[in-house]
Amino acid sequence: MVTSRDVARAAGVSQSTVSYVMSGRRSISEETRRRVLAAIEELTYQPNAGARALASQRTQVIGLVVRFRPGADTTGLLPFIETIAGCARAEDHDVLLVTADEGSEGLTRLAGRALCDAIVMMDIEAADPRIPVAAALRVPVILIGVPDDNAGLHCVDVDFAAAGRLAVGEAAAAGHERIVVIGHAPDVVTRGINFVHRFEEGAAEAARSHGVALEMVSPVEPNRAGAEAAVAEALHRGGPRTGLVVPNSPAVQPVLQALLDRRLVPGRDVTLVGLCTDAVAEASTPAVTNVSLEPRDVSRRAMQILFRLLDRAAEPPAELVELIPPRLTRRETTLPAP
Amino acid sequence: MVTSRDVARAAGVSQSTVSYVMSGRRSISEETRRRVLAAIEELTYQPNAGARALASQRTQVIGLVVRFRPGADTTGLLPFIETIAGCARAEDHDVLLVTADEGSEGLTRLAGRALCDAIVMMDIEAADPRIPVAAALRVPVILIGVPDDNAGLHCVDVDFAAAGRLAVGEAAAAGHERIVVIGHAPDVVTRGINFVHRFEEGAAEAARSHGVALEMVSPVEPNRAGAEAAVAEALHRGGPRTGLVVPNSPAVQPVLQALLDRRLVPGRDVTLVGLCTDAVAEASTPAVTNVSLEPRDVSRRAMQILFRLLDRAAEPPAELVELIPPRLTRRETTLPAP
DNA sequence: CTGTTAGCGCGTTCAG
DNA sequence: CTGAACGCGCTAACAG
Repeated sequence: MVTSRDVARAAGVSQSTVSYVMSGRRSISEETRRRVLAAIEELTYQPNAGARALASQRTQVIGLVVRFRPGADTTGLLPFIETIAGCARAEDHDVLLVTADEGSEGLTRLAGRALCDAIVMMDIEAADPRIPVAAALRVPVILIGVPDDNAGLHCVDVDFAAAGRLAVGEAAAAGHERIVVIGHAPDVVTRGINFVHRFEEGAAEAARSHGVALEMVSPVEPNRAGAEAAVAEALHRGGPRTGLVVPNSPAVQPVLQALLDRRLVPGRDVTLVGLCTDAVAEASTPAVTNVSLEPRDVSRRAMQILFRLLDRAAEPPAELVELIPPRLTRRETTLPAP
Repeated sequence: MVTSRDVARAAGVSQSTVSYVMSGRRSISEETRRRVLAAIEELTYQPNAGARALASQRTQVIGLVVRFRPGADTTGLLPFIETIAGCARAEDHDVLLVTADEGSEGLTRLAGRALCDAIVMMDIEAADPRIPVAAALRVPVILIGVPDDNAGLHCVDVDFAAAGRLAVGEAAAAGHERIVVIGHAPDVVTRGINFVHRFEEGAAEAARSHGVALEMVSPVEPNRAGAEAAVAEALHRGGPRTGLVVPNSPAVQPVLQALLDRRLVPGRDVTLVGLCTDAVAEASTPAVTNVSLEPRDVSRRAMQILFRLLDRAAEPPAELVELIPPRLTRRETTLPAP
């Protein structure tokens, strides 16, 4: 292992000078600076992370707590992880992965052992028992998702109420006087994720202001059978001129299929608005009008806030809860306006 | 922050005794041992990771290098990550995530900065430029995937040749005298992933030994249009009594749909064998006869080997390349034997 | 502008 | 069986 002392020797300076050249925390003459950098290059020196962490009290590591839901909608997880890792690297930080099945213990370990400088937590439940633990840690924490009580922690999430308003507004504008929301998956509902309720509130508000009837079929298993049953129920209740809103991303495709099976072509006979990523919306035939969740925007904003919290100079954002506005994209499953 | 000195003071022993109680590297009287453990509990002491790494030259961290393929078959990635994280925690290690777009630089950083004790690399290409770099690192590396030249590194992967033999064998046993492989995705082919070739060799071998004709439609985009085109091509060439083998996991569902669109029911009119996880195979209607990739088994084995390499006492496995046998599960898309 | 020095918290050798 | 003392490699305060 090559140390900063080796570099110092090679450059004919003291070890601390090497340190200062790397950190730039004090001015160095151009001449010595070049010699040190040359020696670093020559010896391919890299600072020892443990020693640096011990001396500086900073690990340059972000802890990321993720839930690998068993068999469920894990597809949506990767864009988050990817974006978080990218943002971390952009600030010369690394990402330490902790699975949520460790529970609060994972959090106390991350902070207690000084494994990381800050923590990102995903999959926040309404009454998440980890929240009070997270709030008591000596490192900043940011939540992706909004619990009932954020205990003073910063949160970022999609504005699901706005998503509900957008989706129902789109169906109403297409002339539907009756709109059915084909609801979330059973595990999401039972786990008590807040966005279910927030979406429904937004949907209800839009229905009121547009003067249309709103019904709900929930929960819905995101598979063929579940979608088939839900569509049957929705059409039974509302008749063929019903507009459908599907806030359950993996159910979008099966619902589409169930409609086609009944010779109902979305965009010709019925309006279908999905709550899903643009990629999912574009992948199906016909392409689904969707309200996008923008996981990358959410993650990016979360990391921005996190690094702001890590920067002792910068002021942290005043608002604890930030809701990212979703975006509606009209594709082929919206009925032409009447 | 509470240190081991604080614990020592509270327990009325020296700091080194605390260290020995924790590591168990020398015998401690039951009495002092209890006092120390009580103090640890009392103060909720946790060892500082940086200090420990510095003193012990071990970080208790596994570096994991993953590729987030843009938009492609990322679903399959999570079981790997999940299993690797789980295995690491079972040995009191954590996982540091590095994205493959950092290339070789990510590897040298992991090792050079002493960020981890060992590295797992996924998505290995046939002529992966990172292999020689990885082989020169001062930490053990295990590859999930097999490159053309492993440069002395341990590799674990599914036995894709066996998978090819199983899949074609199944279709042949169902009475098909003509079998078409609906091939891999374009990006997989162009990226030069070894398993494409290995699968095809196994398929060819089984075709020979069963005396059936084998053809290939490749590459195939894993979406509706790609599957439709591929099925058209396959049936055009081979006629309706063609058996289909789909080694491209995300294409299985679209191919199934394309067949149904033509009123060809797999299991009644034609045999369809997919190369995909059991979850994917069971999710579709009808459930697809599949050769399972068992990502969890592969990951688990990789971690076993990695910890063996980290254990200076243990002998590393003699075989550098380990191929995990896949498993065929007959479901509803196999024609009854003639 | 640079060198010297004192820790950071823990693992481990050496005395006892 | 236990304690004192040293050093891991680096940062940062202090001294010139």
